[in-house]
Amino acid sequence: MDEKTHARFEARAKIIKSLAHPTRLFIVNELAEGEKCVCELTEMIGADISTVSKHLSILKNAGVLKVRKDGTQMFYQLKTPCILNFFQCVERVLKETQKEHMEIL
Amino acid sequence: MDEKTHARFEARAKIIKSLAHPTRLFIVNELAEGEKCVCELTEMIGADISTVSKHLSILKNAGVLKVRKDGTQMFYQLKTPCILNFFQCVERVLKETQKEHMEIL
DNA sequence: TGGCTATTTGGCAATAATACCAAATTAGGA
DNA sequence: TCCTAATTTGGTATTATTGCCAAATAGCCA
Repeated sequence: MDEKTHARFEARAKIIKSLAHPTRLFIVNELAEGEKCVCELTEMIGADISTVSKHLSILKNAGVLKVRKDGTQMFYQLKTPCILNFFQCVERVLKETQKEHMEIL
Repeated sequence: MDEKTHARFEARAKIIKSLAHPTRLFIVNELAEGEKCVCELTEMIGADISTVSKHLSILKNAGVLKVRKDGTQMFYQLKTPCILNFFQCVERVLKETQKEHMEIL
């Protein structure tokens, strides 16, 4: 793989990597309904607020989320809602795997 | 986030995590054209064959790839081609980011 | 059987990701 | 201005991922 190709896939991997964490998937799923502030998400997730803030920053940095400031609050929202399409395929992969698991038993 | 919800997103994250690496994205991209053996992929990637084998195993384990044995060779192929849809959205995210980057300059 | 090829597995060192706490930053209201 | 609330940043210990080498495994063929 030449350097240019590697850089191409590196950039793509960065975006996918930003989604490769249960908390961050949860966040994306929640934001499907609309923007939410850090405090709302933190309460739902139940982790330290600094942890949630860092997860949000990773998603924003990858270009998946954008943010709107209102007073002291930061409202995060999906920047590219096509991300939600991922879930459908992931669901299909899971179903396939479960099906096979059943067949073995 | 209750335990059940966490497990739900953990399972989904595992699948996305399997794609969150440049080499593994490259593999998925190559297999879009059809099955390939470990040796072919290894030559294209230019890493140690054991490294490539482990990447393939991660993808297979996640339910993204399936494998067919033919003699001493193992042919890997996409199990759930909907994975390829990811690329479209990733491309869109990249384009958005680049556009903004241009606007700043 | 013995040798050869393709692939996987085990071990391990280097690097990256994660989560918490504490401290810094920012904005609003008394 | 001072206090408080919301959020981000810095620091750090813990855990996970990665890639190579060496060794093991599996299948073909002489």
